[in-house]
Amino acid sequence: MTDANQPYIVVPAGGPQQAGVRPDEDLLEGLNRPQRDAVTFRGQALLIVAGAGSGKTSVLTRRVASLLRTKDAWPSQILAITFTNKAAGEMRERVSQLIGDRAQGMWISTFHSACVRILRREAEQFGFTKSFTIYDSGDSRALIKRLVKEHEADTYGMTPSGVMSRISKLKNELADAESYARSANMTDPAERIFVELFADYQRSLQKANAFDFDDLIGQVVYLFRAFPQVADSYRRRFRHILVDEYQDTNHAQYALIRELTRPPGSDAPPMAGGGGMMIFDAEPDAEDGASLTVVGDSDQSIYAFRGADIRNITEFERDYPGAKVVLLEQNYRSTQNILNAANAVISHNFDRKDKKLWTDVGEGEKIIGFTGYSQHDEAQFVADETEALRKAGIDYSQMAVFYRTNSQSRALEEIFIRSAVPYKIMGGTKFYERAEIKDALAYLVAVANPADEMAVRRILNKPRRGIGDVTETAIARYAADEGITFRDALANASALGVGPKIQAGIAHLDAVLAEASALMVPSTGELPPPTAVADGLQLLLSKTGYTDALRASRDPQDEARVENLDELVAVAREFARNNPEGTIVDFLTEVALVSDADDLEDASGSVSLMTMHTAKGLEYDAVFVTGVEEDLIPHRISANEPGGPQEERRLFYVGVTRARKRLYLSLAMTRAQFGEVTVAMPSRFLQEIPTELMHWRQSPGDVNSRGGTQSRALNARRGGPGSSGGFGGGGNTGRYGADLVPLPRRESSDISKFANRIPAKVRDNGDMELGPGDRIRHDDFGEGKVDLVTGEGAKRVAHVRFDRVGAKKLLIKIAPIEKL
DNA sequence: TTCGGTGGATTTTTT
DNA sequence: ATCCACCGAA
Repeated sequence: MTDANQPYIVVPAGGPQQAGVRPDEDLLEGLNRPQRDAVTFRGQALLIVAGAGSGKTSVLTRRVASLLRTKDAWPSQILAITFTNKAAGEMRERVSQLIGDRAQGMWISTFHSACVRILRREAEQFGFTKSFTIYDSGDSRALIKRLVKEHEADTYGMTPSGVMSRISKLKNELADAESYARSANMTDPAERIFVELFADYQRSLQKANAFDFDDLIGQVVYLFRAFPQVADSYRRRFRHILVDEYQDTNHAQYALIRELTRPPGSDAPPMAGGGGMMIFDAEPDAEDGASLTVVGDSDQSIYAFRGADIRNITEFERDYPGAKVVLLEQNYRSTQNILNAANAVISHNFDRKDKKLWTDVGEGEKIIGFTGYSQHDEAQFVADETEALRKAGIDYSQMAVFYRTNSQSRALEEIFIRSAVPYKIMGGTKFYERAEIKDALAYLVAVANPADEMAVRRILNKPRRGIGDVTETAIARYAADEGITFRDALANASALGVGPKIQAGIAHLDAVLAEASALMVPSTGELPPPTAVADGLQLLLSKTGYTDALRASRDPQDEARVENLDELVAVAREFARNNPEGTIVDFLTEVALVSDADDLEDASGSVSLMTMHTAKGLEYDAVFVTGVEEDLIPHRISANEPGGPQEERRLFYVGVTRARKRLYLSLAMTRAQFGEVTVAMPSRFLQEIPTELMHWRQSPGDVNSRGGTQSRALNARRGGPGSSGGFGGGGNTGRYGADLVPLPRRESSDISKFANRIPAKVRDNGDMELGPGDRIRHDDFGEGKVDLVTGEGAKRVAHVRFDRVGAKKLLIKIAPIEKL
């Protein structure tokens, strides 16, 4: 870029700048024109449409730095929201690199962390205390499970997870039980039960002084709406709000941002009871709402399943009239071949603004395809290839393997261990979801928030104290009779009418909890020492006999559990070191909100394994996208949901665009699931990639034409990729193996190699006329009758009752159907 | 109350 | 294949 001398058409809000050098000139170095515009724009609303790899993070951090440098904002006036804690950490890091310590005082965090911060301050306003617990999805599920049982809702076919996801969806729409009940069909007994469950769940949370994940957002919105003066204090504080990954925000998050960007004082209702009206001297722009910057890419929206609403970004200009829009389309990450493939695939999504990524780094290598006989075979290919790449000078830490579902990681792990390839699984089975860790944390919660009955119940009989269902119920009854909490009931073991042994057990538990409380939450008002949390945790684990019980066990897994607990204590010590003032509540907040995916890249020296969802926002020199099969990507479950297959395509797009130099797409002909071997078909997405971009080491046709299905991954040792030039799929060549004579170069990228052909062209039934009563035939589901057609245009959805497989919803435009 | 066995369901993605 | 809920025996 050589346009550094072009005049900027920028009017800094903070007053006239000196002619000549801008104070943020150095921040613009190396940026292209649109990127500069995005950094320097000053105004109410800015939408940055940032394609994959277009330098979005760089732009965002520089924009923040620029706001500070030009004195358009104080650090405390900035609120930057990212999707993960990791992204927040990186952003903070990069901003301080640009402008130094002034980064202190900014709020850079996730939606959830920011909301917790607000809720902790304001909790007392609406019936919670500062030390509220945060329920993760496991906790919510446990609670809902209990309620489902109590309400005998299972007789209506309700499952805990079903109820949970419905509640979550509703909360994401800012609905509560009451508002839902108003629109629900309350003559349906199942609906009535559900409403009761929902209400009961919410009451339980309130009683436990707890918020679930969704509440963290939703309750802040309620808070702001119910207490305008509280909202105003945040509106006055945050003058610049920046939101990353805006395409993945849900309605509650959208509403939160709307609340925050309102002009202060704008929604003060007629003051009830003459409460002190706040008069502010007209600070220059006190009447304006905060300036809002959102960054996103609708092609990378992959969280609709959990309530993300793509319209938040597509309709941004309508929501914020006069918004400036900046498009970043130049890609600085990948080779043109990779981008062409990505563009080709994503262009199959209709109903999207056309956008083409481009780069000036050149074509690069072809995309390598490989088909294994089994998932192990596929994994062996990946392992061999990582080895070859490392020999070619690429560090393991610059390689990543993606898959659609977590369960696919197993085969990869097995083979990686066998092949001695160092790897790290990102965000898989979570450390904080292990039973022993949850137990330990429940002990801490019992101390920090005694109102949380769930936590106390959880630890009641861990380790074994002979307390079973009967005793638990007795405690609950006693607590209810006396009007005290479940926790306090423990202090009166003798009154419960249970055996002496059990009484002693309860009394002991109560004493240990009390001792830990004295240590971690001194009632004298003085601050506990920084080590209090770690010490208290250790005290709880040893004095309750928890660790001893594990050590005494014969189960070999229990040894690992003890190690995990040691690890947790170490985490607590580390926390104390980083936060000398940190309380037990702060610690619990951190572990509730920090996920393992946030572990900064201590993946040094190892290959990263993760789901495609986790991969969002990351990039690697070499990327393996595995399991590129129908029913996996696109996932089978998505097929029935309107918009599902398109979201899957975006997910695949996200995976592909993570690669800088080399991209591998692999699949297996057979895949074992539920212990059964099933035949897999190549994903339709493969056929959306122009054949000339790919080089198949072993195409689906190669594998199938030999009819071989035996897996040889576990004993075959192959030649490295160096010896495997271009094996053609002749049929008599044997397999890709060590003992083969390379055939004359013949690329097997021909689409005819696909053994299981799936329609290469995307169907377009856009103009099919369909109405209730029509009969149709579906390629997979057979014949059925249309009940109802909803939606408009490209989004028309047919609700069909199939003769064989029951009711399905189909997107008419693309479903493989014909009218009969 | 605990333990062990059996049968059934289970796997989409995550702050 | 693996995890969980449920059941009957100690």
